Amino acid sequence: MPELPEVETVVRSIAPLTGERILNAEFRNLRILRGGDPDALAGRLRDRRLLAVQRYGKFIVASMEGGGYLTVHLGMTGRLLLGAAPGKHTHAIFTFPRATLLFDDSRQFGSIEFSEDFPRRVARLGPEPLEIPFDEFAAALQRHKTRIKSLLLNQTFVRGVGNIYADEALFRAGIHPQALTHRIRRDRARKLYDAIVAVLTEAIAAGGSSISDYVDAEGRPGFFQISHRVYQRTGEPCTACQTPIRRIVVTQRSSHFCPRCQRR
DNA sequence: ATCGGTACCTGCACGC
DNA sequence: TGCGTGCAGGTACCGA
Repeated sequence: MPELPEVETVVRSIAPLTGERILNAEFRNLRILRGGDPDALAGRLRDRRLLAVQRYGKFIVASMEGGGYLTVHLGMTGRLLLGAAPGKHTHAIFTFPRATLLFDDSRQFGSIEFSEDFPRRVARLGPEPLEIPFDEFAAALQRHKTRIKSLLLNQTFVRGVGNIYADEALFRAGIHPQALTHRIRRDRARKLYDAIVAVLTEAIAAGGSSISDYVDAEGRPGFFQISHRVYQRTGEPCTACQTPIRRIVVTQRSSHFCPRCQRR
């Protein structure tokens, strides 16, 4: 489900929990809980306040009173829900004085992890796409030798871009998903950089994309899917030239593009 | 050191 | 109604 704009929207919707104390934590599914005994972790979290909740790419990191970090990743279908009733796919329940926060995830690709130090896998991520300077972005394109779609999905390149926003940005920049990164010229790299910034900014403003079931912590869907020009629009006419949108597989992921606007 | 491919898991839409 | 297939916002890990 969630790429940078969706995770950003979720983080904003749980902002009221900042400074609040965890009265109880319950873990029902050990698959999503990384490295740690559920009861020990519940004990470690109990009566501690959330000092800050921040997004790093697609990761949500809460720094805890008394030290340590609670890291949440939503995977494909994960949700954080305030004031919802627990269900079949509820894997964790955090009780606060005035709210209950659930972690639901039908596919169980998401995760919750507690670490005393800042989480390693978050520290390893590349820069935020809305913060990286253009020169650094362009240099990284030259340094790698792979397909652009694959690099955009690589979280050590920039963090937070996923399949939807990679396809949408490539369309706006007029770049074929299989284009080799080191052969992209500077003017094209500039278009791509601008397209990534624009598409992410617009998507955040729209509350993200709700493809099948994404909602924020208050249960509100996003509406950026209305603005998708290629993602899951296979066969529909290109908004620029009417050519039918095509779907191909690049690095095991679907890629949607206009064969006329995005030549190799 | 970088890469591409595969595994992880459930649910849904589709054709038969 | 059921069954098989393919597809779905993700990352981690493996071997080349």
